Amino acid sequence: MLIGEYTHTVDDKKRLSLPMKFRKELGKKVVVTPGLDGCLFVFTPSQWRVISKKLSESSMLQSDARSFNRYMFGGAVEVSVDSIGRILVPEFLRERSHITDKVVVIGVQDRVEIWNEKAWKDYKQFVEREADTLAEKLGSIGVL
Amino acid sequence: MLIGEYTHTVDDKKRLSLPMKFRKELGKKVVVTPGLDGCLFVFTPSQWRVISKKLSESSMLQSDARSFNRYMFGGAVEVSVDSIGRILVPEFLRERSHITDKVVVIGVQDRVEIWNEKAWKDYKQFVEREADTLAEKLGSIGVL
DNA sequence: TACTAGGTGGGAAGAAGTGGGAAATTTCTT
DNA sequence: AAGAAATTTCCCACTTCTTCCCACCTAGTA
Repeated sequence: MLIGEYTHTVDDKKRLSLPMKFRKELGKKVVVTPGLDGCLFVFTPSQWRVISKKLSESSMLQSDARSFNRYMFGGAVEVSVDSIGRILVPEFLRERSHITDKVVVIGVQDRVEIWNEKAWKDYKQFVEREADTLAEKLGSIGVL
Repeated sequence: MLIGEYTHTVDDKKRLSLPMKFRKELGKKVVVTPGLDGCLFVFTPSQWRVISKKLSESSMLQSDARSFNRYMFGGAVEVSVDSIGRILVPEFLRERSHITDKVVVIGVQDRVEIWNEKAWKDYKQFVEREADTLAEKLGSIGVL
């Protein structure tokens, strides 16, 4: 299980260290995709296979399914982890998630998320303020 | 699986490099067809057989199926990949998809799409604005 | 204070994208 | 039908970006 929050930097060569604690679980290759709320997702190849299978069950002839598949498949990249645990995030994904130098890497159960540091702070603040309201919503649908 | 986004140029001789990561899967010959939403599709010969079979199963009695088939079959061309991974896109296909010099090549699962650079940027921006809707779709098919 | 572990940075070798030239094939004209 | 011209195809070369490896630095710990 991937948990925890780590602040790392992207160096001049656009390399990003994965937190030590995540490396064993992530393995030597990972798949980076556009995420939600402005972050990037990082999956292990096997998890990505599960997700892509679900995605592929939609028809090419439907316009919303097409755009959705383009978004996810076109935005996904398999990158290899170098000998000391770093990955190279392609430019088009960095742009999309506004990743510059300071990023926050978070473990969320079975995936890793990469956030722009400021975006993450704002988001976290927002969530903390709304925590009570969110808890009530979750409660009302039977989560907690 | 074909994934990722690559920006390439069409040179003066109208040659287009396929991204290195796609070459192995695409092989020595590919089929280029008019795509949807203003792009071109690139299939492997075997994938093209699957697609064309599906298309030909649609009823010839429906006028929209007929026109769509004319659109796809009439515009399809088999081209060979040269020794360093480039293809030659016929002029009538370049015109149709407004391909000039800067193009974006995207992997979408089992096909490759070729986009005019600007058209792709616009399209991507449009899709990204729909992120919330996309998130709900992800939930509804059980991805996240 | 010294040692270890993890994060950051840089240089060199290699690969990939782009461009150009020469040869071959086709087509048009005389 | 033959020659010339133009287009295509194959191959090679250059340049830029990537990738791999090694070194440093900082922080935490014994």
